[in-house]
Amino acid sequence: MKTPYHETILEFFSEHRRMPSYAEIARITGLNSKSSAYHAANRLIREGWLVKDDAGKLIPGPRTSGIRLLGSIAAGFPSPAEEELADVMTLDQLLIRNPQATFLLKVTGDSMVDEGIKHGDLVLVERTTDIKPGDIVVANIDGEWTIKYFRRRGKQVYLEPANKKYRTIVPREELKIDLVVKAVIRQYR
Amino acid sequence: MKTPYHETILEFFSEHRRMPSYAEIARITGLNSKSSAYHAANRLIREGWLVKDDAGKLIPGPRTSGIRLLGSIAAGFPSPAEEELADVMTLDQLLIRNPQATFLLKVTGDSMVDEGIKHGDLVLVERTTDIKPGDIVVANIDGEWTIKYFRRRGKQVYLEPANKKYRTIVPREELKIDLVVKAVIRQYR
DNA sequence: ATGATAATCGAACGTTCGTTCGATGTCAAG
DNA sequence: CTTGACATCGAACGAACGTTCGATTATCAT
Repeated sequence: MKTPYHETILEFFSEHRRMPSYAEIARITGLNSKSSAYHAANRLIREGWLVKDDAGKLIPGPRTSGIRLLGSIAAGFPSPAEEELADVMTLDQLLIRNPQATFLLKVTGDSMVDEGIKHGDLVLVERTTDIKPGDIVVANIDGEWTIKYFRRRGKQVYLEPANKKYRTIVPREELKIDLVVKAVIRQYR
Repeated sequence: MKTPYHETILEFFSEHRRMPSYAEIARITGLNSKSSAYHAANRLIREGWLVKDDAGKLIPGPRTSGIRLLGSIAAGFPSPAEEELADVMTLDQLLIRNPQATFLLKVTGDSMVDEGIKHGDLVLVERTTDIKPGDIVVANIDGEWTIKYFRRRGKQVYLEPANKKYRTIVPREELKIDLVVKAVIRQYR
């Protein structure tokens, strides 16, 4: 067989956002019977590519479906052979708590470069009322959208950039902020 | 009802990594019959929370399951009401091409700060043989793991940090690099 | 109160599901 | 060649599936 079954099956999963039934596994793998697909799937379960949940339904196994979260670079680095107990999870699981209130925005400008947020970066933004001083927020200040630190001195709140070229912004009108930056993502390739 | 059905259902999805059957929907929502669950699901489909794929199976709909990828900050910002045609996708779909060869590493040290990669950041690393000059790579150089630019002058390859405090590294022995940084992720809350 | 509209229920249907079984085919080791 | 381990197949099973139906109950503006 050209491509091992697990690749075909997991490709189906990422395309359809669900696992195939055994009939579908047979179809996409070229097997001619459900029971062949059934046995093939059991092999993949033994190998860790798939697992069955409490209800007996197939779901992606520990070898797939997520990212292996490994140790730090300086602390050493597991070899490809010894991929072991490493935490496996989805990036979404890692970064997103409230999917419905979460957005991805592209940053324009360099007002946060000293914080490591550069022009073109993506920021993962969550709509929430729980904004604390020190948070990085996306705010509509005097009719324009900006990304800044949220600061407070006494009763006065203001927005501070992470770039000496820019000035702190003290809002003249009321300041309504409900977007907090939960993560920054920069893609290289 | 306390929580709307779609929240309950999508919570099931993120916990179990699959959509519930109608019997399961009935159970987790408190409905007493499959057909109630069936009708409820159809309402959610009408509202965009769920969709059925070609095979009639439920999958998360455009209102959920992913992140709305919106325009740039400076270019304006859609209000919560007008969440429309925005691209919806999973962070994994956005960032990961080859799941099996992809890792997440925590960066220690500040040798890439000028590139906006700070101590404690997570780097999404893919194992590949296709390394080009200019890429940011994770390399084992003389027995130690580091993250640097991959450069080439003539036949000589070397590793360059993004921090003036550090020096360019010219490997004394052979340099085997197969880990390229595909993205940087920094979490704030 | 009244009627319209929508939500829920329980029963029933044909279909598909996961699973088991026995037969057949394939291949390498003895 | 024989043996055994394993992959594949087709048929069969009951269970669970998605869906439809008609009746009952809740919701709400009139």
